[in-house]
Amino acid sequence: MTNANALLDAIGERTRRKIVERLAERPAAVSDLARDLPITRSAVSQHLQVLKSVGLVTDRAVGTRRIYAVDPEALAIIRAYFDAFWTRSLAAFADAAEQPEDT
Amino acid sequence: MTNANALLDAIGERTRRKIVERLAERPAAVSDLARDLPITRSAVSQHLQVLKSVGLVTDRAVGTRRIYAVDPEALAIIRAYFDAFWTRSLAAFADAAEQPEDT
DNA sequence: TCGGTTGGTTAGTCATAGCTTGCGTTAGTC
DNA sequence: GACTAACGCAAGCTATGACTAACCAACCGA
Repeated sequence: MTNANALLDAIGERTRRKIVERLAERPAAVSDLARDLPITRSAVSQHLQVLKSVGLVTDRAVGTRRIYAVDPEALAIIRAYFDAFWTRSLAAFADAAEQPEDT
Repeated sequence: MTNANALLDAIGERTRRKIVERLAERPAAVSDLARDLPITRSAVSQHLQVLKSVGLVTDRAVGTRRIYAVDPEALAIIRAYFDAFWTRSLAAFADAAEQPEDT
């Protein structure tokens, strides 16, 4: 869906974040990922389904294997989100510094 | 702790994200936040504790109220994290485009 | 054709954490 | 000194979701 909220929900989970980080280095198959993680292939597969459903990763079949890769565009959306977020917080910080108190 | 992983764990939660977004506009007290959210003051307070423990928000006492504000530095860390993340994924994407297959 | 590999699916378990309720505390106000 | 408003804390409930185990399907090589 490439919606920032859904993307953040998905990548907010620690294990999923590790998976995406690993895929950002280079694309990999399910069993490759499971080898480095303390969870079963099934769990990895389920995480990948979540990541795929929000558009964070893409997959392509290569024989019996399935190669998963990060979609840079999805990361760009998250990047833009925090960019704007950070800018706003800076402005609010500056405002708060001027007006010692209000309300 | 201003550690990217802890920050992302904290901001990965939907309600907490809303709270931080609201605080990024301008600092607010617990009851102010609770007014706009479908949860109790207590729940908001608990979320703020989590956010505070990872350094995403700061608080200062003003009489009986407690004014919470976003720490722009924490958002900067997250921003930098996804910035690097995105860059890496772009590189991986370019690599994958060159080498059609490997392993 | 058959065994081995890979991976998606489903059912079911279990722990985590988000939330509410109730109480105690502190700081302003009359 | 009482009264109230604003929070934090602790206990307990509950639902969500992360995970495993078992099964099935597809593809490949001998």
